Amino acid sequence: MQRRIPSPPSPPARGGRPRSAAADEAILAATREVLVEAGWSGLRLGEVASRAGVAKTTLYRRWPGKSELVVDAVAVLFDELELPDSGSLASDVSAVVLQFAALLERPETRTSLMAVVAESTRDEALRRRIGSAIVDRQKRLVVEGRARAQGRGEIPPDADPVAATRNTDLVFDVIAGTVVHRALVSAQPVDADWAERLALLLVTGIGGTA
Amino acid sequence: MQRRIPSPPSPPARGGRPRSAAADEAILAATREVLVEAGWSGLRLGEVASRAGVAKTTLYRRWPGKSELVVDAVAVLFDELELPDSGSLASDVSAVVLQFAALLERPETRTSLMAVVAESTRDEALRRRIGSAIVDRQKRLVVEGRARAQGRGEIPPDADPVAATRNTDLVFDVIAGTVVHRALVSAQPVDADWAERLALLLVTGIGGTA
Amino acid sequence: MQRRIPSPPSPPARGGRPRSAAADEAILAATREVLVEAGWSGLRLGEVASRAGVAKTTLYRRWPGKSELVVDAVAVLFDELELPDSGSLASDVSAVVLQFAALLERPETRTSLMAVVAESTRDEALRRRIGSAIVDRQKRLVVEGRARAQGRGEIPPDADPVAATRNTDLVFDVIAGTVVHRALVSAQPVDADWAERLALLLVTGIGGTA
Amino acid sequence: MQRRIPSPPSPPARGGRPRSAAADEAILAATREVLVEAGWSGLRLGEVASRAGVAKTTLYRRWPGKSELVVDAVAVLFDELELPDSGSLASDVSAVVLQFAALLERPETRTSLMAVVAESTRDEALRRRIGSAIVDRQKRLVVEGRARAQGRGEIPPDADPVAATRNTDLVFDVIAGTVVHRALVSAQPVDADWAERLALLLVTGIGGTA
DNA sequence: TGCTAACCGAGACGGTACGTCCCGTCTTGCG
DNA sequence: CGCAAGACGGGACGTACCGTCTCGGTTAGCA
Repeated sequence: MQRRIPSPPSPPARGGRPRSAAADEAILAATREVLVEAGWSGLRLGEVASRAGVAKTTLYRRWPGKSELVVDAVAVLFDELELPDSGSLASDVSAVVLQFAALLERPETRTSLMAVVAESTRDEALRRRIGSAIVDRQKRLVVEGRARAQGRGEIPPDADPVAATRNTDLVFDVIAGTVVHRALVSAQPVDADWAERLALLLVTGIGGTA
Repeated sequence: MQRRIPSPPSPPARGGRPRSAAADEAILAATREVLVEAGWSGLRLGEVASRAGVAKTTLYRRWPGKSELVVDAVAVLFDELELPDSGSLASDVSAVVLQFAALLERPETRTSLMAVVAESTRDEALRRRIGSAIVDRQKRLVVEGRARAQGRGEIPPDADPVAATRNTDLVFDVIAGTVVHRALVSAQPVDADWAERLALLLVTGIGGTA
Repeated sequence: MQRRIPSPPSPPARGGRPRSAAADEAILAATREVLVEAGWSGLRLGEVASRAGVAKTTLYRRWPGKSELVVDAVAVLFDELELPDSGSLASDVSAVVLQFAALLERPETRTSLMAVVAESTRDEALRRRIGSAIVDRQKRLVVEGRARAQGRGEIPPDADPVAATRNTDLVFDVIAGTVVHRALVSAQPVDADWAERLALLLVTGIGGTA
Repeated sequence: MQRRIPSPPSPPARGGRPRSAAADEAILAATREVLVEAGWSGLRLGEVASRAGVAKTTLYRRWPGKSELVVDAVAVLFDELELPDSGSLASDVSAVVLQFAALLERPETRTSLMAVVAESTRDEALRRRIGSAIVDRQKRLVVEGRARAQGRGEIPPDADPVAATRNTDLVFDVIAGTVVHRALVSAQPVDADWAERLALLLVTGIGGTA
């Protein structure tokens, strides 16, 4: 598990009173709190500021808007995902699927993840922020899982680094996309049974259940 | 390809002037138009109404809000998806993936699909509307593809109807979720090469690319 | 006391189904009813129509708008004013003042009389309607009172008809205007004591109270 | 002639940006301007705000509604009334009557005075605002006129302060009410001749013209 | 220790869109 | 053809937030 500070874009800060560091965390915590209570579309930056004991201007000095603030507020939650070495590729997949689903059950993420993705379709800077703060950081799970599976001989080693990246990205899209779709679009439960069936599908292919 | 009328929730309308049927379609068309130009967050219902040549009240009489309107406006686009019989399961998958990706490239869907899903996480009625107007309707593609593959002997027949539904739902979540994630979250192109690699993964499993 | 039907401007009614006469009175009664409950600014013509068991179109076919409807609805109440012969000019004035004040205490008149007068400042037709339906009809009280006082020798006979009209109009403006101002602007009670003091002032002049 | 600032109900304003004082006057001036052009029922607060170069919210932050705004906008005009010492009670009355009538000829007052009075019949707070901002302030004219007449010996001195107030109020209701009724209800001109006849009536009583 | 620049809270500001309300008109089918 | 019913185009409402701006006051770091 990694540690990271979202670090809003602060200027070099040459003279004068420095920005309060405590305010940052108070704002992010207040953001998560309001997200839980009111959801994405009910998130008011004035309310966040007042809960954080901070003026609206202070908030706007550090984040350009709602989307960026929420990305930073939520990103840290994703760093809690871990890949246990459970002995087989299928059970590793199953385990990480269940963890990810649990994260998507939390109201902060459930209500805001798709919202910021939606915003990002018209905002390239936001898309990059999501990529670096959330998506790319979690590819480590796939990289690690593939390495272990290769070590066990469950899957062949990579032909070359390019193919390795391509395969990692593909598997990441499949796992993350499928879980999100199940949880948020189909709105069906992600339980151990479903996780195992997904893992089996990924390991053996559609026809492999025979 | 199916035909359907989204049919906003109209009361039985016993007496009085009947609702204009033309207004419905004009409103939905204007909605798509504004979505293309301004995106989800730039969609103003007043603007939609005025483009449709309709009063704002007429719009609100038929749809409770932005989300529901957009679901109905966009749903019809999904009915254009078709499953060509291309001779093999892998190429059927690849073909439908490319079609779905092309749909997600359209600005109307690209910008609004995730937005309504995000809203639906706090609005059960909206979630059901998305389910019935968009999601469930497209499962036909998976049902048909599986039937063909079974006919060809590529995959075993279903043990029982319950298992058939479960498998259909799983495969649908995998394909739709993966394409959405690739296109909107990872923001990488869905080209023929990627589509084939995804299809191969699904048919043969993670280890099968060796 | 007179009897009158306000008679909205009905066309000659040549062919077809004739207008329901009962509807007229139902509409006026409903208007008074809603005025009592909601006041002038809370008076909705749709509400009036529905209380009268009538369609909005029926109402608009008979009255051009809210102001005209209210004038007709309220005018009839003024016809209940009477001038008792109480033996002296001062007590006649006092009696009619109290009657008029009682009328202004009724919510229908209290809330709507000044409102239609206000509207009439920019609507000449409305002003004439108020004049003929309400104001001019009540000048009879002053005419009668003056005649009696002249009969008693309390005031001199009129020099000529022009002067008679001028004096009648002046006295009418003084009495009606003063009572309205006391009741609605100063918002002080019009009781017997005040009525007598006003009557005394009018009969003997400002200095006469000594 | 007095000076006064209508002073909308502003909170003590301890911290934060202070309210713009210039905005107040701009809003009141714009209100009078729109009243002249469109009248009471054509007065749109959005239009007032935009003419004042102010956001609608700024206006609503300071006045609760149309009626209160108009009272404050119009009140200042009444402060221009003056009581010239013309040598006799009758001519003093006549002079103030003509001034008051001239004020009622102005479109801003003509169209709005009765309207706010009508509103005030169902709004006690509004009634008090009218009382303190307009009515009570002008009683000074009667107080002054009575004092002069007493100085000249035209009317007897007051027996006691209570009687003085009662007489002042009565005379005020008579003069103001009569002029308003003549100008707005009867809709007849208030010229020098009529003013003198009214003054004579008040000084000598109904029978006194003999 | 005292200056000073950037910070801070509070909250008013111009602005935009909202969703509602009611207007007065029109379009139905029934009697 | 009048009528009840009710949808229609239209326009103003008063509210909610936005993101910016002005205040007076605080606080660190340099002199």
